[in-house]
Amino acid sequence: MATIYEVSELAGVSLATVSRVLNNSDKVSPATRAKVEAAMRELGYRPNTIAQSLASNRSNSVGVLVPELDGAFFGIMLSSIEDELRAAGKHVIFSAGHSDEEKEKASIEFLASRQCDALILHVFAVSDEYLGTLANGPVPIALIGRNLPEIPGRCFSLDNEEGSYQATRALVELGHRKVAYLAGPLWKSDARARFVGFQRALAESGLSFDQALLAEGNYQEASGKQGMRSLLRAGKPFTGLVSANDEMAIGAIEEVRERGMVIPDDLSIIGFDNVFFTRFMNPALSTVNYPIDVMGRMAARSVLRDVYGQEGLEIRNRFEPALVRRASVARHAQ
Amino acid sequence: MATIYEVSELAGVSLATVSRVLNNSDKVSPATRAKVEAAMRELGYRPNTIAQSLASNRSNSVGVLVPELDGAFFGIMLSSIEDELRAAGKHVIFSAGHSDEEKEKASIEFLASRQCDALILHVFAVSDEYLGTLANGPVPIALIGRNLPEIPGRCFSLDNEEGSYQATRALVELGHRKVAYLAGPLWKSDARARFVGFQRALAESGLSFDQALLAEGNYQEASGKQGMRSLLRAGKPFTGLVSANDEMAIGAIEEVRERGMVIPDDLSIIGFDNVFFTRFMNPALSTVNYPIDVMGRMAARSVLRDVYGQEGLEIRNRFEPALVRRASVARHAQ
DNA sequence: CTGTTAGCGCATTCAT
DNA sequence: ATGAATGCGCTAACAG
Repeated sequence: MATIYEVSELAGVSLATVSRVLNNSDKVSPATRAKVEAAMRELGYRPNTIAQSLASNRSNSVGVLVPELDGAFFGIMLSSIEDELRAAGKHVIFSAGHSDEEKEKASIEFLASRQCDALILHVFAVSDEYLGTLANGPVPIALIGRNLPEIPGRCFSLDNEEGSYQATRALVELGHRKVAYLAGPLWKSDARARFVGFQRALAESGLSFDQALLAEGNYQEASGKQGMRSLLRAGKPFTGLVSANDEMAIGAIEEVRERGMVIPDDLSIIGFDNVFFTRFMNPALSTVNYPIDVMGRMAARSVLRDVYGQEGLEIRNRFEPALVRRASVARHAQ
Repeated sequence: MATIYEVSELAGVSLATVSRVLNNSDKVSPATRAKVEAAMRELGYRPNTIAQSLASNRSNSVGVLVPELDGAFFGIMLSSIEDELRAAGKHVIFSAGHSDEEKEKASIEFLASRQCDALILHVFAVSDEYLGTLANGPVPIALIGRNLPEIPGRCFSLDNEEGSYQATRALVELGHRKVAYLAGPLWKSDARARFVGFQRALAESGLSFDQALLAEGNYQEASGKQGMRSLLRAGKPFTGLVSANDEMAIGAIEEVRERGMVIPDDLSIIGFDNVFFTRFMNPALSTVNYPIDVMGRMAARSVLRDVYGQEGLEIRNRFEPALVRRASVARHAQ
């Protein structure tokens, strides 16, 4: 690989001048600029980004940590982040945290040691305190799906409570009086918020919350199936189910089907997240839209703005969920 | 951030010795090693990977290029690659090629300029010639879903022809005599191979291929729907459909349903790839399993072996598809 | 086993 | 507007 040295030699200018046209900064006379560019072309010169980083103390790469690299939900986010950052010439390094505190921390260490200029994190297991000290450290962070008072401008979140509130209200308005809830892992803040929204909707509708109509899962399909089984076993009848996410709703549907029940005739179901395959289900799953793609994009923009000094970026921090009505819900004849 | 220099000073040893314990290479006396490690701990020392890369001419990062970062299929692959490489302390930089020649090339340039030690590519649009010269260049590449004679040891592929052969045979053995085919974009080698497998199965079963029972799509859902529409419009009756991938099968199913037809009673359908949500469909989609996760893992291992000198890795290059029978197919009463 | 000496390729003061 | 000099933090011979 040709170096800046060879370019400067071929162009008959100094090393510094080549560096200048490279960063097209300062004032370089059009003539010398042309000479240099010709030399670069002739040598097929590509700047060594590692050396650039060492010298400038900037890696031009941002680390992204998600719970899972596969899965329908985060892929969307990764995609929009990469898209936005790549357009700005920044590199993206991904890592998975697997919703485990130690792994999340290890991944963060991993990314930080990679001299990332910033980190975009979608984490659950790690504590607010940890994030707080991290935010006060040398490498700026942005948070998706979580709020940290220290960095309000770089937190991007959805009103989870409002989402399940809407979902629950929709069911109630369709005549459902007995509505069960399949909760996410309640140690996660978003799962708690979603559960609160469900309870609030019930209360506002004059319905009382029945502990027997609650099951807690871990956001995964299997736990949804199991949750539905325990709900059914409890023996308390219900005609509607709100699930804290789509995956668990799918598990619930499996269980329901195996018992010969029909959706939505025997049970109306609403999920949460609007992952893309909910459309493919039969019947299509009603759900609450979670604009994870634009949230990822916004997080990317916030680092473009705060870390790379880019200006004029349109950025929003708070997002509203929106109910997506599909065939998995039906009116309940009282 | 503390540097190696401060560590050496605090530990009372030379800079080189610190470097040695860092790379735990060579022979360092346990005593000095302990001193150095204590100093590192005390200073909270983290090696600067950028500087390491510059000095060693090795970035410890490998670039991965996939058609899409979202989507069910590639997420699995990204996940297993990251998993394998991360365990070896290597970083992964992802980029998306969007099945477009210019974008694929741009992404490759992008990754290469990032001083990746190796590239793992899942590309379609780029020509064999291009890949050939790339393979002869300075940065080693591994290929998934494609074969390049220059680097047989770093190509990982599935016998696509065999996959659709099996799918088609399965339908024929269930009594279907009129089987339609929803092809992928035939400029892609895998789409061609799958189509060939279909034709071979037909021929071996003594059935003739009918051009009116063929539609070509682009692997996306919408094109499957449209393909099915044109197939239906053609007016030639058929009782079975083999789709070149699952997404298009889903589109086809939508179209079929809108016309009031029932699966599998009126039409048996088999997809290809076994993306995870095929299980969630109703009826669950029969398909051909594509072990993209282990293929990704193998590609990662090949670079671990060839680029980083790791030994004793179990690596396989060729993979066999396997039919996954589910509810979307039924016997055809002759 | 440990220390010395050079760079890796580039950005960035300072001069001019 | 351009050039010379210095160092980013570390690895890698080469000595000793």
